[in-house]
Amino acid sequence: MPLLLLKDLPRYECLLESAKEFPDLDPSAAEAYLHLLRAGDDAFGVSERNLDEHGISQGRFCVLMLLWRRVHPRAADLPGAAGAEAGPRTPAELAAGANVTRATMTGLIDTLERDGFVKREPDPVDRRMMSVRLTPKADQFLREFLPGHFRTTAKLIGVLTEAERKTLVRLLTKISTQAAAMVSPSTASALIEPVAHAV
Amino acid sequence: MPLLLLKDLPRYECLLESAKEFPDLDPSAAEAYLHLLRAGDDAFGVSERNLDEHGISQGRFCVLMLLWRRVHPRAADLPGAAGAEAGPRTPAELAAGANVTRATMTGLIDTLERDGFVKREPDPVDRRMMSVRLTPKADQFLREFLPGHFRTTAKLIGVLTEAERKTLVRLLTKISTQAAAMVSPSTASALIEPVAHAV
DNA sequence: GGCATACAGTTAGGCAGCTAACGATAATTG
DNA sequence: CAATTATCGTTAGCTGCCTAACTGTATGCC
Repeated sequence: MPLLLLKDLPRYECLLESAKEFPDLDPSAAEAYLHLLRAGDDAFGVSERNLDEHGISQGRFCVLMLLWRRVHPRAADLPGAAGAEAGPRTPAELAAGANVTRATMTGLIDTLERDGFVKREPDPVDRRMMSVRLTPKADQFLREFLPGHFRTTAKLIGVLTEAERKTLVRLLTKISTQAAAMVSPSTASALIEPVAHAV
Repeated sequence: MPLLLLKDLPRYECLLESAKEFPDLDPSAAEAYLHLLRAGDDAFGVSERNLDEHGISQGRFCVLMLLWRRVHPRAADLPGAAGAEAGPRTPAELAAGANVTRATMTGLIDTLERDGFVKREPDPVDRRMMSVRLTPKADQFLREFLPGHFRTTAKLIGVLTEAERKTLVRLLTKISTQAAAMVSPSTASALIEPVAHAV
């Protein structure tokens, strides 16, 4: 459970009362926001518990899955480009895929290599780069681990009907899109931003 | 952004194809699960960005809010008990409220005290305990910070209608409840568990 | 009353994020 | 071709999370 948060969310009446003191507080928005953080944390915790039992962390698992894509490319991953590379290979590509810095990826690869899950190899062409590859041990681990992981996920989401899942995905996508717009408003105004810099 | 995760979620067709290899993979469940983690992370990131600009971390903010409840108790917090204490006071209570270990809380209070936001005082009755209290500086900080924080939340959730918010909270609550049941199934079977141990 | 147990807070050590800076190498550009 | 610029991986040092073990204090049980 990585993100610490209030164990018990404030009740709606409490939010209503706080709104009297803080006019900027939108009770229904705050309620939805807090429930989102809590549910995300809960879901994360369920999967992390699964991973812990197998002695692997969320971060390491993420790296393994990115490399797994390379070993087992799906046709859907390569819609048009025929000879395109299937997945990330270098620490920099892995860092981009996992949304962490290169420095963090160095540490993750360090421990994964120490535990025998990946191997570093120097790139023969560009001598700045390294190639990271899964070992057979990692391949075997994933084949044993993933089914249970998928069952856990299915059990967690199993409380929702198919229609509810679609609705949930739709609403969450709206929020993610809005979050992206709030963090970097340049996404929509990519044509204007450079001008602003030029001026 | 605390929980690292795939930057780009796999597409639905890709999940469908993977399901051929892994029968335990429920594509719609996996899709909903991944979107939940991503949206939770996105929402978390938006608020964390807000906090960072004010030089305070999510964990510290959580502690301040727990202590704030004590300074400004709401009537809704005290439904029946008249003279009951309003909020957490000791490091152990704060740790329970923030869902972290006591050791972690020690570190958080250390830095908060160093920065002048809280003060430790020994408990006059039970000499094992400490009392943690907000300083006027923290009170002023929160009064200045919270309105912006609430506006950010309202803007993020603003993409949803009131009806959508209600739906979202309902679905997320279902998932959180299921997660709790999966992590500690003893909640419902507290009478059976001890027997199992006795045998 | 004396001793085992339980509990509060801290400390020590590990992992996983981050930023900033570095050396080595490649690419660009005058 | 030479020099600047950019990129790759790594290192060092920070924060914040964890577990395990420790000290001091209260409590419970003969």
